[in-house]
Amino acid sequence: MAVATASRVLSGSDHPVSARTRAKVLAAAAKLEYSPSALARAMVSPHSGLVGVLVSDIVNPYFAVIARGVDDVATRAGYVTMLSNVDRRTDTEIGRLRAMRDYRAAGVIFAGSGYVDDPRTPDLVKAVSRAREEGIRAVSLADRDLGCPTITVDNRAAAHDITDHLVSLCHRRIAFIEGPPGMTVTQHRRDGFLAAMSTAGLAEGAHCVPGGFDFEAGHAAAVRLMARPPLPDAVLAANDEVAVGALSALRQAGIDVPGEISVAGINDLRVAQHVGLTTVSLPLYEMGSMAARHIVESAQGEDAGDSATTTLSHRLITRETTARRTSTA
Amino acid sequence: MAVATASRVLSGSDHPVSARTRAKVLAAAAKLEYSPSALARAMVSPHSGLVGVLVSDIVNPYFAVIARGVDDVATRAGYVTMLSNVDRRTDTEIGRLRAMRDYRAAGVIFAGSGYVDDPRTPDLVKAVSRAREEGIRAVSLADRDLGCPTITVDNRAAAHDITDHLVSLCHRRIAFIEGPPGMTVTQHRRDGFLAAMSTAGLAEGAHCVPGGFDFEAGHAAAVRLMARPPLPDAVLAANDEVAVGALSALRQAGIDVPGEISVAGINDLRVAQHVGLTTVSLPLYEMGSMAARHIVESAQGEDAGDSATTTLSHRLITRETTARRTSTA
DNA sequence: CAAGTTGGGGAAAACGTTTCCCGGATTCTG
DNA sequence: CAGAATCCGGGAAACGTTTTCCCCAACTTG
Repeated sequence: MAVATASRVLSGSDHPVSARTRAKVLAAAAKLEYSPSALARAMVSPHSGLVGVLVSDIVNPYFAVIARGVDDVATRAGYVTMLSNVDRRTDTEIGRLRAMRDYRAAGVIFAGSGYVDDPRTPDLVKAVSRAREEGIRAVSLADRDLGCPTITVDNRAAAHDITDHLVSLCHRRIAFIEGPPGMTVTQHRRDGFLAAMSTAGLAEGAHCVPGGFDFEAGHAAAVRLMARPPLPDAVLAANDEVAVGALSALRQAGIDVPGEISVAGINDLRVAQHVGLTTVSLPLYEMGSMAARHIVESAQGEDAGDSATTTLSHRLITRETTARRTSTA
Repeated sequence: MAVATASRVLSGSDHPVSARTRAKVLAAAAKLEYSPSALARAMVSPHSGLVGVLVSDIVNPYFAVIARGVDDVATRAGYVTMLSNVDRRTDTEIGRLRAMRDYRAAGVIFAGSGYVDDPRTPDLVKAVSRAREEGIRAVSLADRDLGCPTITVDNRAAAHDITDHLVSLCHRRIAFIEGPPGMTVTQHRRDGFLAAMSTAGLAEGAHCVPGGFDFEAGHAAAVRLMARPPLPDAVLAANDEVAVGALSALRQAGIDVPGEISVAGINDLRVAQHVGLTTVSLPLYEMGSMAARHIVESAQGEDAGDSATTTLSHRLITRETTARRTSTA
């Protein structure tokens, strides 16, 4: 028996093999508990069967959900997921992309957003472009043009929609706790908030305060807000964690939410359900799974659409932290 | 120039190469933007430079923190992390282990706990043993003997300690919301609770109720508890999420925590800090990073201790959801 | 019965490294 | 100055697959 024969039956080639030989090979493979080396296989294949995902921090549930979406479809398709935390550093991103490129990943997914005017972004774009020339697929999952297919949501519209909701609840003076300074997603969400307020003729009532993306930022921002009366009618936070932080600070101070002030977030992570937070639901899992699906399908030759941008829809989720304004401030 | 020469200067061999030649190689490599194939390198190395981590669900922050610990040291050591979600299914675990074995991972880390009397565990143990024979290191991070080095905490002691704390606060009737039925960690934490209650002479006051590991389970358990008065003096939950769920149900029902009832959890995840939950802090990040360190060091030949079990210490964290009992029930 | 056809299987190349072995050139040593 | 030691660089094997090319045997058909 030659190795070629074994390979033919084990890897399901179209080259005909007699039933007898096939059985012999199968028996031998079973006895030896043989499992082909994915490495050697990768050497002769266009890719290694690895799918990479670059997240800012896997501990952040936002990214964990995306990663879960990626891994689920990757695994189902027979791939293995590679994960790297890049802490929002473009340099690190470039480095990890390179590492995954060295493994001839079928594709790499960029889950994180970037900074506006980041001087290193051009280098990343160049790195992505070179990786793609080598046959490594890339997908961006954020408001960031990496010169590759992008699957994202309209963060402006999301912020706009939830602001509209707050406005429809008769809130006139609304504070927006921003995300981390300089991030594209921060800008987009702020833009959406501001645009909605403007359109509602409430530009005067719009008040942006610096924040971040974590609980502490929301807590601190709310504390600062309370230190400088009058309190706004509502607080929109850049994301759910910030909203929960703000909520916590407000309630700690004895302020009734939503009685005296409404609070809303963006993302609809688990924590939002738990505290009954009004928010806008983003299809994070779908973004991850779609990105992975794009990669495995395109790796299978079924060339999916190229550098197109797919915008997934968001959905307003009203819960208990927002209510119609009743006070006559 | 021969490939061998290039390899020598690029991979830092001890074989001498003249400065002139070295410079030429370096220049050529720079011009070509050459980066060695990790795959080809893996073919001739004892391992591929990949480190695998098997988690139940990366969306669960418990595992996300572990994964983060793994990835941080793996990346620093020049490795790349592979991630797989196994949803607590031993079969899936076996399958993913096999996939990672096919990639000749330097090691695989089992982050999840198992079920008692799981009929498939012996198969997993066998699979681990075979993987180790092939030079693939394995580390277990839970109360589960996989025939490999184990880095874990003493869940019994953790539950015991926090129960002691509750008892020291004069709570006599304490309900314990259990983890998912059948899991080893569920059993251990329950054992610790029961033992502490017994030792305190409070066996009568110990009341175990079925639960799970998520917010909903805690919420539901608390609702059931309230439906069947009298309310216990305190509730200890199998983990933080359950505790937060219970907390939420209790407060929703207008019950004052910690005034009327104390609530405590286990794990000390971010959510525990946010709601001010008394809990016991588990060194999750350290478990992940230690496991990864064990793997990379042992892969470098510095043979770390073998199948020894390392037990990391936990720490009681008292916050605002527990207080001394004042009511005269 | 001869020639063509087809089914089945083997040999070898290719993927890109690292490392072992060897030979030529240079330098040191006696 | 001869021999030996040293220094450098090249050739080739090995890692484990898949795939292409080729060949042989058996069967079919005229």
